[in-house]
Order: sequence, then C-alpha cells, then structure tokens
Amino acid sequence: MDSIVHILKQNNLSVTEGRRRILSLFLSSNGALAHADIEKNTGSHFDRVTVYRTLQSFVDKGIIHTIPTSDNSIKYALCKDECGEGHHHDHHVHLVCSRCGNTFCLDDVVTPAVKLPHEYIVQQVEVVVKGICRSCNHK
Amino acid sequence: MDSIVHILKQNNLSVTEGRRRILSLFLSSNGALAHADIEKNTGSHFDRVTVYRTLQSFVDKGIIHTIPTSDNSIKYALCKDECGEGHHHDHHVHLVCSRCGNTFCLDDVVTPAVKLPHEYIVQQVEVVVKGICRSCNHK
DNA sequence: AAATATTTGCAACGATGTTTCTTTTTTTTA
DNA sequence: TAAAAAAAAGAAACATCGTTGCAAATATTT
Repeated sequence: MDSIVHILKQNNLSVTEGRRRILSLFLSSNGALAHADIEKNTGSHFDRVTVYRTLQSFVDKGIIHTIPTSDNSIKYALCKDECGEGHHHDHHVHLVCSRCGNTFCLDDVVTPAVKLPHEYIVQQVEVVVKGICRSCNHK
Repeated sequence: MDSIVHILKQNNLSVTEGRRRILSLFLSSNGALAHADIEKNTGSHFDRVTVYRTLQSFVDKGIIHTIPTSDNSIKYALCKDECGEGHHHDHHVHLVCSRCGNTFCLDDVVTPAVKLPHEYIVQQVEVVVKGICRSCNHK
C-alpha cells in the first residue's frame, strides 16, 4: 500500500485528496513548511481553511510538529516515529538559515539542558538557532 | 531630569506623550509585554498604529527586545544597558510560565552553547523555556 | 449500493500588522 | 520666545492570518 495512505490510516484519518497531497509535500521536502508554502505547492487548489484544519489534525496525531520562529510565523515539519496522538517528543534543535531562509530540523542535535535557579520549574526547552545551513555553506 | 525622558533623549527620540507612557510601562512591569497589554494599559488611548511604531522604534534603538513565543505572538521586554542602535546583546533565556502565562527574561541564565555539525555555522541561539515561574511556584 | 460519518468549501468574522496621507505636536533656529 | 522645519500621531484603507458555523461533497461503514 502507498506509504502515504498507510500513514493516514494508521492515524485514524480518512484518506482524502487534500491530506494525501499535503502529507506528500512534507515527505518530499527536506526543510520545514509554512502554511503559505503548503497552500501554494499542493498542485491543485485547496481552501485555506482546509489547509489549516489538515495541519492541525496532523499536529494532533503526532505526524508533524510546529516550529516557532522569531518572525512570528509558524512552520511545520515531520515528526520522527516516536511521536503519536497527544504526545510529541521532538527534542531537537531547529535551524533557521539566514541565507536561504529555510528552516530545518537538526534531528541529531539534542536540545541542551538548561539549568534555572531552584525557584523555577522547567517543563520544556525550545532552541532555535539562526545560522547558515549545510547547503548554503558549501556554495 | 526624569529618567524616562533621559532614556528617550539619549536615543535620539523626540519626547512624546505616547513614548513616555509606553516606556514607563516597561520600566514598571517585571514581565514581558505584548502589543495588546500595552494598548490596554497606557492609561490614555493611543492609536494601534502609534503603539506599533513606538515598539518598532524602541527595538531599533536597543531599548527593548522581542521574544518569540510558540503561540505566534511577539512579546517585548526591556534590554540591559549593553544594547544600542543596531546591536542587541540579549543572550539570556526566556521563560514562559504555563500557569500565569507571563513571559520573563532570566537575565542571569545565559543561553547555552549549541554545537552543530561542522557543515553549519551558528550565528545566534534563542532559548525559550516553558515552565513555572518563581511566583507561581511559591503559591 | 445505501446509510452514516467525515471532510470540504464558502462566507463571515476578529485579530494582527502595514501603508499612505493629513493634522498635530515636538524640536530647531533665528 | 516666536516662527520654521522636522517628526510623530491619528485616521482610513488594506493585507495577512487564523477561526467558526453551516451547507454541499466525499469517504467510510453496513
């Protein structure tokens, strides 16, 4: 069976044109995608609302995760296998390339532990690095 | 001279009612402020556009800095003295309290160094911690 | 293949942020 | 300190982003 269909079924999502196209985009893209990228690149046109709802359901199911960026726009990227409905485990660093503007998950770079004064409780650490990505650096 | 007026003059900003009120808000608040907080709490009413422009000019001058949050809203907080026009040096960790929702600069907690594979170049590291703030933790 | 459940598209809405232009306020200078 | 020049504020219009309610279309179940 088509791996895209497989992923959708596995997550109890009905298989629709929009979901297949959007998931396919994520599978074939190496960086993170913003809502606008998705709306433009799905081939056929889907309503903005549909895109929002699809992204939301993918996040809920643990198929993709959100990446906060300093310019106030949310990006989305595929999760690794450990994520599932109601629990994400994306403890890696994100890189925003200041040359090409793309955002990447650095899956092998684990977020460093942050030690706060004892009056605080740490629940989750989010690290976004601004820098130059691999492919821009080799040009 | 009034310290608020002093700061404005020092940064080559003309001294206006709006700027004084907004700067005063920052000086008297211990957490970070969102645009909406500012619009509501300046006492007299200022146009939204004025608030946006004031915040922008404060950021440009190095008086305040922005804090990215995962819910896609920008918060602003006072810079320490080393910042100036065109150069910010706010290398501290930010905490978003999941109980009270406020955002704080942890000025004493320096952002940890992040080591990336050698194909990458690191320019800037942004760390946002989700957790419980001091005052919520003591209740 | 029909019945049911789910998803889509559309319209409308609210919040956020920007731009242009005119009026008002602040600063300069004379 | 009054007039001239510069800067900022306010108003209106517009663009983008994200959400909600509802009717039509599409998937899934039986």
